[in-house]
Amino acid sequence: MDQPDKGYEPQNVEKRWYAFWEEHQLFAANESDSRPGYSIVIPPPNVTGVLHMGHALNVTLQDILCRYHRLKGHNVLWMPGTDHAGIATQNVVEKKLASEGRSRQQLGRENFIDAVWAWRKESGSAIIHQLKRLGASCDWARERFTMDEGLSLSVRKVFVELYHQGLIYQGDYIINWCHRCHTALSDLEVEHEEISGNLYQIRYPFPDNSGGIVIATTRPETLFGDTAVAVHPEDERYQNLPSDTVLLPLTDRRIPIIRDAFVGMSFGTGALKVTPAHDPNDFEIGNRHNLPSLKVIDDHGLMTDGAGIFEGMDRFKCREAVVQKLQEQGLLVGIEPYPHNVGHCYRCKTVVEPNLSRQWFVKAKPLAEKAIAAVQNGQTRIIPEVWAANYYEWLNNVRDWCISRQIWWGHQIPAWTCEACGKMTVSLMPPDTCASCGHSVLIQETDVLDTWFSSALWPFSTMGWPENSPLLKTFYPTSVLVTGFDILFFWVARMMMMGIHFMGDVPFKDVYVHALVRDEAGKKMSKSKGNVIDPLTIMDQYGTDAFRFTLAAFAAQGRDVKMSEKRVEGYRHFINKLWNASRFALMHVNLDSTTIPTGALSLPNQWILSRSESVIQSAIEALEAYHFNDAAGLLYQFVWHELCDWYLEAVKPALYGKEGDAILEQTRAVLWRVLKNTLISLHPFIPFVTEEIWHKLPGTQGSIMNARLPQDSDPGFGQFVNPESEQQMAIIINIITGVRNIRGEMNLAPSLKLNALIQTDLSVISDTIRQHGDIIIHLARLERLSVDVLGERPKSAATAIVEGAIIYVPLEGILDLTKEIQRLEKEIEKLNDELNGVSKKLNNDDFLSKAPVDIIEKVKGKHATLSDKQQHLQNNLNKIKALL
RNA sequence: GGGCGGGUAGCUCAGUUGGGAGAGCGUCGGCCUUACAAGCCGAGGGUCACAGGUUCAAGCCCUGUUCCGCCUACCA
Repeated sequence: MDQPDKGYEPQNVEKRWYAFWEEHQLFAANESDSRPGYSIVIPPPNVTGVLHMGHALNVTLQDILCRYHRLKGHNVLWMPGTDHAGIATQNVVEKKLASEGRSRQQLGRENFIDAVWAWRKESGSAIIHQLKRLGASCDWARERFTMDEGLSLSVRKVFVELYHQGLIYQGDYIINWCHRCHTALSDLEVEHEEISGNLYQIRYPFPDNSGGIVIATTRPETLFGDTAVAVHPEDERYQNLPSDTVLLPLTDRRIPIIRDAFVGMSFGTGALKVTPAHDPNDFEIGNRHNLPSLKVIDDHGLMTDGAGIFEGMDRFKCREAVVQKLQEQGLLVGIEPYPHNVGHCYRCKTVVEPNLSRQWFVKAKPLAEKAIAAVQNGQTRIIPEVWAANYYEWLNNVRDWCISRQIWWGHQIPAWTCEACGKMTVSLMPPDTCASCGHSVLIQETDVLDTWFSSALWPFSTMGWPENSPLLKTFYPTSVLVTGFDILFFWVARMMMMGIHFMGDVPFKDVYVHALVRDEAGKKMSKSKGNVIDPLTIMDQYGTDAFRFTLAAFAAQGRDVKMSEKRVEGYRHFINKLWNASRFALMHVNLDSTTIPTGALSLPNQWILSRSESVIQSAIEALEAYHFNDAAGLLYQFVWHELCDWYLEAVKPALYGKEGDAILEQTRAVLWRVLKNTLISLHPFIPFVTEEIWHKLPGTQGSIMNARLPQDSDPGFGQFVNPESEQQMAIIINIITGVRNIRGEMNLAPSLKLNALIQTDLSVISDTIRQHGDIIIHLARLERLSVDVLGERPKSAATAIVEGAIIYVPLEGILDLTKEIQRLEKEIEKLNDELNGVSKKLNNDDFLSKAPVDIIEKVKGKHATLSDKQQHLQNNLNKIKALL
């Protein structure tokens, strides 16, 4: 057998096994298979994206689930792909063109689209390679892209159907406009951020230039678009006005004074300027009062001719100019600093402009109702459940979804306007003639659809819809969607709406919502803050398995995960520990170790089999409940602190042949079995190192990915769970720890062999010691061990009390009496504190009469043990003091 | 403005029906014990944010206060 490296070196191991898995098509789903199906669609990363911590966590959790279900023998589909990220991708390619001194306008629409495809071919799948570095076991042969032929067909189909069902409409409304990206944005794509602006008070004089009404605004430059001034109908200050119109400053226009209950009487002067074309509220007011809408800011953020002498000026420059002009004319009544929230484009951070324009919308309410019901009636579970509240909250207040974007990269809206009659034809394929008049000159809508519109179809569009494909039959609805809460509305809610509407069934049975990864200080990682930790660097440095295990351990945390390299380092040590434990095991097991010989098992062998089986059982339960951190923690604890710390140390004499051939063979076989099952259980978390060890383990065949969880492959699994051996081992561990404690506290060299006397009146303890004392002698480094009933204490002995027994370590001539007294006093003090708490309960009549019997018994038992312990210690302390 | 989450060891965080406060890292002391110094053995460390309440019993349930964070929103 080749001797594995002394320390685990992940680099080439990872590359080698990933290539092996792909080559043997171990990630492939089978679309016509009778095994139970399990499916996940990946949240498609932006094609422009590079792997960040959020992807890493998200993908690792999915990979754990997929690998786990394969080990259960399920037919797993993990559907991968990317989305076309309309605005982001267009920005990237435009920037690239700009660096070559070109613009998309110069290229024209068709050439520009070709340029985007060329870019995608060249650098668009970087993130896919990065996902592979993580070990993601996606079915790569099925990789999808939202702009692919099939997915584009789905998009058009959905658009056409929703349009004919009256759930998509076109209309003139106030939308959020980004001047930089030059497109409309949905409400969700606007990020609100507080900025320190000013509140300007401006006087709008009456027609005779006297007095007037003072309004308050943060945006004086929009006054050119004002078509009214509004006051509250019941505001006494404005009951008897000399005129029902005012003069609009800096113009020669007169606008009406209207009365609308929207206006807050207590804010500012109680008078509001109404600009229907540039403010959502004003738009509503305008509709109520039939006011005209006047656009004074164009699509590039420049003032229109409506702004008179300010035409062509940037909107923010214009603000300053207007303020100055008003001041000159004595119409500026006041300025005060006023912090307020302003919407910014989520892609480029430009201040968005509420803008009146013609856009396409999805009528969300009817779709939302079904999406709400599906979660309420349990067709889809949201885990953890707290997120369901957010989901309901948003869907209950959902507003119509603006889906048209004035960019080129994306799914062009399948609507054509007839040149002759001006009517619209909406159809799956380009129509030859107008549906209304039969004319043949038709012009297609230039807008494209929001990228999220196509993402909303992802769970079924990737599986071949609108055809009723075998893939859909086998794998829809998907088993679970794993995602961060930041796209619960953007994506999850919309997939629910579309899935239910078009498939007649929810897109996923479970939604597992995980945390967001932040930096060590809890700040969102961002390039501008410079606090980004690159997952690829982490993987280079610590290995992918260590990184994945860290992420799994993080998964339980509520809303944030604070990433720290220290944690990853700690888990790298764990990987190394597993590696070295395996290395040790591989020195001893062989092809004959694959079955446990008949005959009585030694205590350590009974114990580790028992522990192994119950831990695996618990880890499986944890995974089924999406408690990734619990599963990871259980296995970590088992491997390090049971298998390595106790079992391997306890059976070394057996493995070195000191307990005879029978025990040697038996121990080898138990070690083989436990290691094998541990590797399989850990494989979903740390696939590379487990595969590497698997191939070195005698008696295994092929990839660990083809193995089965012991629970599913071994009908006798669970037979070794054995509380009695666990109890016996606990006794032994307690005694060894007691002796070690004395050794440590008394500063006795580990090489110094000691004698120990255990006194106990409990037969379970004395029997265990008599039968298995060799383990204690070995691990506590004893010369001699004896057992007796409680009685005289040896002279000059250090003492430790464990449950049910006293340990004496005679230290004739070595014992430092002062030190021992300190030890005992400290111990007694600790016991007293505990004892006080317990006694208080037992002296309380209410407790005795009202608490359940089993609790009372427990507390009584506790009290007995503690006072016993305390008494023994006190006796010893007294005797030692007497020696002084 | 509305909603949600959090405050537990020096740090990062677990703690699932209320019933003996945990882990990892860090700290301190001792060890090159032939799988592992990326290791082994031992130790120390907490008024569970604060104040009330319910209960025999509260980190956990209720009320209030305070601090932090997130989401959402049309008061100019």
